[in-house]
Order: sequence, then structure tokens, then C-alpha cells
Amino acid sequence: MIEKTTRECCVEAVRVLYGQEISVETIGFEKTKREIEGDFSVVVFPLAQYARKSPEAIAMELGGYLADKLPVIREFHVIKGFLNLVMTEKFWLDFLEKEASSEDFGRSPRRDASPVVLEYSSPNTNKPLHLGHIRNNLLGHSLSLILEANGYDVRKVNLVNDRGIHICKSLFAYMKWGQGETPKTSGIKGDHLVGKYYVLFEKHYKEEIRELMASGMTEEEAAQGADLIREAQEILRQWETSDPDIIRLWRTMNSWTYEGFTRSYERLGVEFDRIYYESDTYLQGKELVYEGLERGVLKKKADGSIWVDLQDEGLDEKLLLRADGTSVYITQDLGTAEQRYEEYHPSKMIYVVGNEQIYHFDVLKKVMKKLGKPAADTIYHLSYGMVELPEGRMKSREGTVVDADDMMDEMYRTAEETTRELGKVDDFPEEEAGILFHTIGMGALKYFILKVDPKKNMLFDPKESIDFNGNTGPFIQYTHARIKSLLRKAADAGYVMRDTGSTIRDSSSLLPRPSSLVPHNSFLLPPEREILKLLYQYPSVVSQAGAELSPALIANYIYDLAREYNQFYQEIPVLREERKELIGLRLMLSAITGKVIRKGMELLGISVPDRM
RNA sequence: GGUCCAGUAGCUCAGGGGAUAGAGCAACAGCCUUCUAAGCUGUCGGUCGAAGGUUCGAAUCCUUCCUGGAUCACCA
Repeated sequence: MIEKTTRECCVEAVRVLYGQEISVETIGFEKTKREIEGDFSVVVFPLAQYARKSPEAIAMELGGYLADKLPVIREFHVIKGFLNLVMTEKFWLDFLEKEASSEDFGRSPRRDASPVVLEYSSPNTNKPLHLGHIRNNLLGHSLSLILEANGYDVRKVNLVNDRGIHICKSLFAYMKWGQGETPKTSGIKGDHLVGKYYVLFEKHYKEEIRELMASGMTEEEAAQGADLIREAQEILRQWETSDPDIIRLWRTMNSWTYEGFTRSYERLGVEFDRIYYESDTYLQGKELVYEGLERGVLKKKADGSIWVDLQDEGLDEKLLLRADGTSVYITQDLGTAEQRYEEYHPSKMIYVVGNEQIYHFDVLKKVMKKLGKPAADTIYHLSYGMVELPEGRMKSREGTVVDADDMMDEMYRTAEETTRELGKVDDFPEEEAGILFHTIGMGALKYFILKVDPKKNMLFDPKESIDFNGNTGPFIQYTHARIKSLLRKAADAGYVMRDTGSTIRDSSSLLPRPSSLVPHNSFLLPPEREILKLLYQYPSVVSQAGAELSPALIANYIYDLAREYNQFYQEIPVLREERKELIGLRLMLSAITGKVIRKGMELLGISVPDRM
């Protein structure tokens, strides 16, 4: 790699020229900015202290040394403390033909290491998915692909939250007001039907609290004393003692939800290797708690509840098991972590969970540690920011959530409307058009969400909706379709491509002959060089995205590449070029740009159409 | 109150020690007899929350403060 070579050569130069030993980290190496002439830049400011000369003088001497030793450098320019290197055309042609055209460009070889377990989605079964869940699912799915591209053996797991008081609320509401309604009889998608009863419960519960407060109770007393919540708690107890009627209804309602989730997952294009259910793991969690109690690392209070004391860790005391023996959220997470660790012996267990649960995972990790479980060290909480609406956070209780299914419907409709208006599908068969609307709609939604740094909160304004112009999924998809169209025309004109259309098979028939390049050492135009520089960065962007667990890095990179390509496309003729010897290179540049766009978008879980 | 995260153009977001701080949207002005105009070009728009500090160099690192958010549940 040129970066490594250059850095090492700089170290050598400093030794030879100034008799000083420096480490490779001392040298700054970066892609030269767009508006400055050059391909790569060496930052020489830090060298001033070793050479006792002005940065400019050092840059000149260093440039001379590098140009002398590295034949891939054609020339160099010095601006202030920057040494800007211009690579030879041969360097770039070699890069295109050898590295960039490989199918593995941007993928690391498989690491010989234990797997990474990646948990995402993790829905509750009492209500349908909303926009926040969409962010979670898209992030998780994209991360799995990015980690795989970085050579990791990834296991995608989903932990379904199918037990707990919230589920019992839906159950109870259904028992009370359901009248035997089913998804079939009502025509309502299963998860939405269950959600309807959850909302119904909350509504009546709220009313009851209000009434109790009117009769003199404090809010807290009312919230705990209301008949509805007591009934729900009673159902939770019956559930934990396996009351057959409760279990039967619970199974039925959950199956409705799963049926609904499966449809939403399919539309989103996410999948899992393994699905865990809390109803299966919470018992193991309880066991861990009892085990910890025996070993004396946990303690029992007078009422029989079991607690962990984390005050010496800077946290507080935390309840792990209620006095009545029922488990809380963290109880099952202890069991899940242990079970998962036993099953995979992973090097890392990544949990894609919102930043509202930072404290929870801090506690989880520390409790596992206290229990002496090695799983503790593998737990990593990838906390992502909330999706906010203009009026603030989404709140299920206040009905301000943006429903996932509605959102996807809306994106499809907008895609269809826009595409038809532009007359893009006039010659498409109806079925193919439908696929395209889905591709574009989901592309817009996914890109919109993934382009922002996962750890930051993001704003979604339903009124302004999601754009299809500018820094958007459809813009990138469009650029890809444009490239494919160009390549189809090239094929018609007799230029030979590989089956994938991504690279050129017989490069000698397409590329300018090396001998013809030597005298024309500047035939690469600025936009072409810029694209080459960007393409060159792709592998490091993928590895950085893997290291930082950030799909946003890839999204923003692809946008830059697509934008740059559009400029090239608009300004520079390809098939219309009169100097035939240049056509091959431009086609190759286009083909590889198209491939990198496609591969990069794949890492985001977004597909790109060949025509749109 | 403790802890954590964020504050960059009117709005949504990049940039996380290096060159004159970038995109998109919005607004305005251009570009389709020519490879897809979901595109391209240009104009307008900034005390990078504030003040100190470290450094040859700070939007970026450190300290303090201000503002917003999350969390500190026998909810999940």
C-alpha cells in the first residue's frame, strides 16, 4: 500500500537527510484535498523539530527523496508544510486493473477468531414496530454485513421480549374487552391487533389513576393501587406459575405478533441466525441470581427480594428478583448473556440497543463480573440515539409514534408517485415497476437513517418527509443506474465486459496501451483523478466503519463517490470521446465506480437498480 | 443533584490535531438537437454554544461554564 510505503520512506529520508530517528506515526498522510493539485499529501510540520529547517524546505527535500526512491511518484508540489504527491498514470492504471477490479476489493480475509454475536431488533411482543425499531434493525443488519466484510464471523441474534408486565397488560385488556377478536376476523395485522389492546389498557389505566387521584390519592399511590395494574400483575404471577389458560392465550397472542413481525422484517430486508425468547432465558437468569446469593455476592432483603450492591463501583443498589419471586428485565438479560456465551464462546457480544439503556448495560456488565462470569468482558453496548419528531421524542403512550409499517407504505407510495411523474417506468412491466418502487422507497428510508452517526439523536419530520434529491438513497441509486445504462450502451458498441458488468475482461482491448501512456503522462483529467482517489479509499472506509461500528461512514463515502461521478459524467464524454484510446479507461472507471457503489450500498442493506 | 451524550449555515447533517470549515434542503440565476436533468454549474448563507488552556497549528484535545437530551424503576 502506498501509504505504508510512503511513510516508511519518509522515516528513511529523515534518517538519511537529518540523521534523526522518527516513528512512522510522526508522519501525516492523507488524500489531497479536491481543490489542490496532488493525489496524496504528506504533512511535514511535525518534522520541523527534527530538521531545524522551515517546513517548506523540509518538504522540498523530502519530496526530492521520495520521488527519487518511489517510481510511482510522478511529481510533487510543496504548499506551506504540505508535500503534495502526484502519482504516475501507471500507478492508477495498475490500481484499477489489479486491486479495484478484484471481487474482494474492500473485503478483508476471514479472521481466524471466535465469532462476534450481534444482537439487534429485540422487540417487545405487546406492540408493533415503530421508527425507532427501524433504526435499530437497519443499524444491526448493516453492522452485521460490515463486520462480515471485515472478516468477522458474525452471528445475528434477536432476543424477543415476550414476557413481563407489559405483555400481561395486553393479555388482560384482551381478556376483558377482546370478545374473541383475531387478526382474521378483524383484518388487522397481528402485531397491530395486540398493540391495540396494549393501548386500550394504558388508556383505561390512565383514567383509573385520574379517578383515584381525584379521590385523594397521590399519583404514586394511584399508579400502584389501580385495579387494572393489580390485575395485570396477577396475570404475570399466573404466567410465571404456568397457569394453563394464561399460557394458552399468551401463546396465541404472541403468534399473532410474530406473524406480523415476520412480514415487517421481510420488507425491511433484515434477518437473524437465531432467535431467543426471554420466556426461555429468564429461568437461567433466576438461577444465576440464586447462585450469586449462595456465593454471597448478592443479598436478600427482609421482604425476600434479591439485590446487588454496586456502590463500590460508583453505581447504586439494584433489584434482581422481586419479593414474590418474579423476575425483572435485567434478570433475564443475565440469563441470556450467560446462555449466549456458553453457546458461541464469542470474542465479543454486541448489543444494538438505544442509548436510554446505557445504565442498564453498565449494571449488566458489572453484575456479570460480580458473579464471576467471563461473559462480562465480552459485553459491548452499541448505544444509538433516539429518533425524534419535531415535537420531541416519540411516545407510545401519547400516540406520537411513527409506525414502521405505515412508514414503509408511505415510502413506497412516494417512490411510485415520483417515479411515475418522471416517466421512468413507462416501458416497465407492472411487476418490475413494483419491485423498483420498493427498491427506491426502502433505499430512501434506509439511507436517510443510516447516513447519520449512530450515536447521535436524529430528527425525522413527517411533514417534510424523505427527499429523493441530493444526499439521499435514490440519488445514489440513480447514479448506479446511470452507470449501468452507460455500460449497456458500451456493450452494444462492442466493448467487452465481464458477466457482472463490473469489470472489463479484455483490458488490453479497452485500455490505452501502456506504451501510448508514457508520452501522455497527464491524460487523467481532474474529475477522473478525484474518482480514483476516492476509489482508493474504499477499503479503509470499510475497515474504519467496522472498527467504529458506524454504517454512516460508508453512507457518506458513497455519497461523495456518487457526487463525484455525476460531475465526471456531466463534464466528460465517455462513449462520445473522439480519442478512442481514452474510452476504455473511462468505461473501466465507470464500471468500478458502479461496483463500489453497489457493494457499499449492499453493506447498508440497500439494493441498487440497474434501471430507474 | 450524580453520571453519560450532544451543541457546526435558516433547517437536516459531514468533518473528531493540519491547507481558505463542507454537503444536502430551502432561496435565487443558469444548463437537456449530445452516454438517464432523481443530474450538473453558479450566487446567497458561519464569532464551529461561551471563556480559558495545551500546541508550530484547535471546530477537533484538556478545564470551567451555558443550553438541550438521556438516565439514576420492584418498566422493558
